[in-house]
Amino acid sequence: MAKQLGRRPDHGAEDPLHPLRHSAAHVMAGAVMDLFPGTKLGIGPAVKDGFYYDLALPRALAPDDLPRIEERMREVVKANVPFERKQMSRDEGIRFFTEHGQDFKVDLIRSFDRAEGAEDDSVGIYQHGSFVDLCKGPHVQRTGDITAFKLMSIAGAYWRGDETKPQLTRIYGTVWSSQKDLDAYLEKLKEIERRDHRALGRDLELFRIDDELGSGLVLWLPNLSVVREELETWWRRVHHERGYTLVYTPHIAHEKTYQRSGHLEKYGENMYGPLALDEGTQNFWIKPMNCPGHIKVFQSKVRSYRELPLRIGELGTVYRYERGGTLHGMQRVRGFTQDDSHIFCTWQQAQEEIGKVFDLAMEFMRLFGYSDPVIYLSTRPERRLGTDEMWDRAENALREALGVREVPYRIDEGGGVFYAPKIDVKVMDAIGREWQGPTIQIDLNLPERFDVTFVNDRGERERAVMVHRVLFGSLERSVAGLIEHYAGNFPLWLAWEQVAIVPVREDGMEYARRVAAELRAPGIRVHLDEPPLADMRERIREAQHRRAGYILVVGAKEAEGETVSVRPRGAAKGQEERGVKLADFVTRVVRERDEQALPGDFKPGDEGPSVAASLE
RNA sequence: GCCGACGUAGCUCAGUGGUAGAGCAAUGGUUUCGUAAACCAUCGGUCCCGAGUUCGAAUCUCGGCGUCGGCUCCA
Repeated sequence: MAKQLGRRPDHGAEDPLHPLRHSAAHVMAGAVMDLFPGTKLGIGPAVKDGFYYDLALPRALAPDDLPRIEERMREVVKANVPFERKQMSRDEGIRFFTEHGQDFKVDLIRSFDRAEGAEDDSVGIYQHGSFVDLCKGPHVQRTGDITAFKLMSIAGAYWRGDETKPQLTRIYGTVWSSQKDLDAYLEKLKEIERRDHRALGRDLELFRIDDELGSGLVLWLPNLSVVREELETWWRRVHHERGYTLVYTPHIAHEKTYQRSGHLEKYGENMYGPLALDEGTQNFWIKPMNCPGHIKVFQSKVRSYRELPLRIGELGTVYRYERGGTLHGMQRVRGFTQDDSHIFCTWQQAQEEIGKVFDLAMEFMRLFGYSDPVIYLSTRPERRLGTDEMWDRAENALREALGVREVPYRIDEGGGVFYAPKIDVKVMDAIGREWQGPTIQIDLNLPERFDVTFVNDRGERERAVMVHRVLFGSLERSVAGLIEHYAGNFPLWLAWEQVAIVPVREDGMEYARRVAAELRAPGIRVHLDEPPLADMRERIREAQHRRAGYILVVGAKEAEGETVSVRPRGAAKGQEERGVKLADFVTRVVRERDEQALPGDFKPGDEGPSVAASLE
C-alpha cells in the first residue's frame, strides 16, 4: 500500500495552474477595486483548486455581489490586456503603496527585509490595465488566458492569519484551464455535498445534535449505533488478539490529577470544570484525555520489566470545550470517544512496539478501503519539553520502526507536539480527499510528571517509555468520515439493515417470516414490514432509501421453490436476481459479512480534479 | 472567539408591517398490487429566545443562542 505513494499529485508551488490561478486573483482584486473604490488589498495567492484575495472593503459583501464582480472580471478578461512586470526599489514601493492608501502592502514590504532578506533591495510589481499589485509572479501573459473561473464564497480571514490583527474579507474563486475542467470540478463539489455526513445523518437517521442538549454533543441514533457497536466489537477483538489489556477509567478526576499532568496549565481553556464538591473544598474536572487514567492503571502496582510491554487500551470518552465557530457536524464536537491506547515499555522495546502499531494502522486503513497512505514523521518543535537526548531517542525509535519496514515517509521538521514526536498516517478517501488517519506518539512528558517506572532486571526503578496511539482518533470524526467515504452505503458487516424482506402481498407473510428467521439465526439484521402493507414498489423504494444491503422480494413463486428474489443495493433498475435458493443466499450474506468485504457499490479512487478538502 | 450569511411544521422551503402556507414525513382509512413514489382524509408551528419600535411584528431595531461558509484552533 505504502508503495503507491508516488501517485499522489503534489500541489502548491509545483501546480502548473499556479500562474493562472494567481493571475485570476489579480483580476478579481482589480474588479473589486473598480466596483468598490477605496478597497485595500491584503494578499491574494493561488491555492489548491483556485485562489483567494483578502481585501478590506468599504462595506460588507453579500453573496449577490459575487456575480457583479464576476461580470467585471469577464470584461477584463475580454479586454485581454497584458500582465506587465516592473521593479521598484523598496523605498519607491513603500512610497507608491502609501500614496495609494494600500497599508497592507506597505506592511508587507516592510516585513520583507526581516523575513526573506531583501534580495536586491527591490520589489516586484505586476500591472494589468490600471491595477497594480505587489507581487513576485509569475503570471500568465494576458488576462484573456483566464477563461474558466467562478467565484465561490466570501469569508473572513485575519491579516497574516493573526487573531489580533484586523479581519479582512476573503473571496474564494476557482479557475481551470478549460471549461470542461471547471465543470468537472463543480460536479465534484456537488458529489461532496451529496456525501456530506450532516445531510446523510438526517436522511438516514444516523445522528442528531440537539441544541437544547448542547451544541457539539452527539446523539448516536439507532442506525449509526449499530455501526458503532460493530466497530467497537471488532476493535476489541483485534486488540485482544494483539495483546492489549482493555480498561475503563472514570470520566471525571480530581484537580490534583490535572495539575500533575499539566493539563490544567496547558489545556485548561479546553476543559469543563471545575465541579466543586464537598462545600467547594474539592474540585473535579471532566477528562479531556485518557492518558492520566491509563497511567494510574499502570501504577496500580509495582511493575516488573517482565510485564512489559503493557498495552493499555480504552474506548475512552472525553470532553473538550471547543470554540463555537469550530464545531462541524460529527467531525468537530465537544464530546467524543477516542480509541486510545498507551503502551508502556522499555526503550529497547519501543521501536518494535511502534512497528506493530504501524502495521495495525495499515490494516485498519486497508479494511475500510482507504488508499494511498502517506506517512509523516513529525520531529521536535522549537517550544518543547524534555532534553535533546530524550528527543533523539524518541525520534530514532519512530524513524527506525519505519526504516525496518522500508516505508517511504516524509519528515515534517518541527511538526511534533510540545511533548512528543509523532508518526501521522494520512489517507485518501473514495473521492480523493485526504484524511488524518492513525497517529503514534512517544510521550516525553507524562512519564516524568507522574514518575512512571518499572523494576528492571537489576532490581532498579527505571523510567517507562509511553507510546501513545489512536487508530480511529475519535469515533465521531472517523465515523463521519466513513459516512462520506461510503456515501452512506456501508459494508455489509457494518450496515444497520443488512437485508430487507418485501412480501409481495400479505398472503406472502408466512414465507417472509420464515426467510427472516433463517437469516436472523446466524445474526443477520433483517427488516420485515408487518401488515397492513403499503404498495410493494413503495416498500422497495423505502428499503433502498434505508440503504438495505439486500432487498428480497418474496411471494408465492418463491415460497414454492424455497427461493428469494435478490436486489443487491445499488443494482440498476431491473437487475434483480430471481430464483436464488434461500439457503444459498443465507450462506452468501453470512460470508460477505464475515469477510468484512467492501460493498459491491463502493468505487474508490474516483479520478477527477483534486478538491480542497483536507479534513483533520 | 472573530468576519459574513442564515434561523418559519420531523425534513426541504414559500411567505418583507394586518388572523401562518406547500411538498415530503407522520396518523387514520381505502387499495392486495411481482421489483424505485397508489388514492382520500387528518394531525402537526411560543415563525430560535428576550427586549424594543408600532394600533398591530414571522416581517423593523437591539441583545443573546444556534446553524452554515471561512479565519484561528484541533481528535
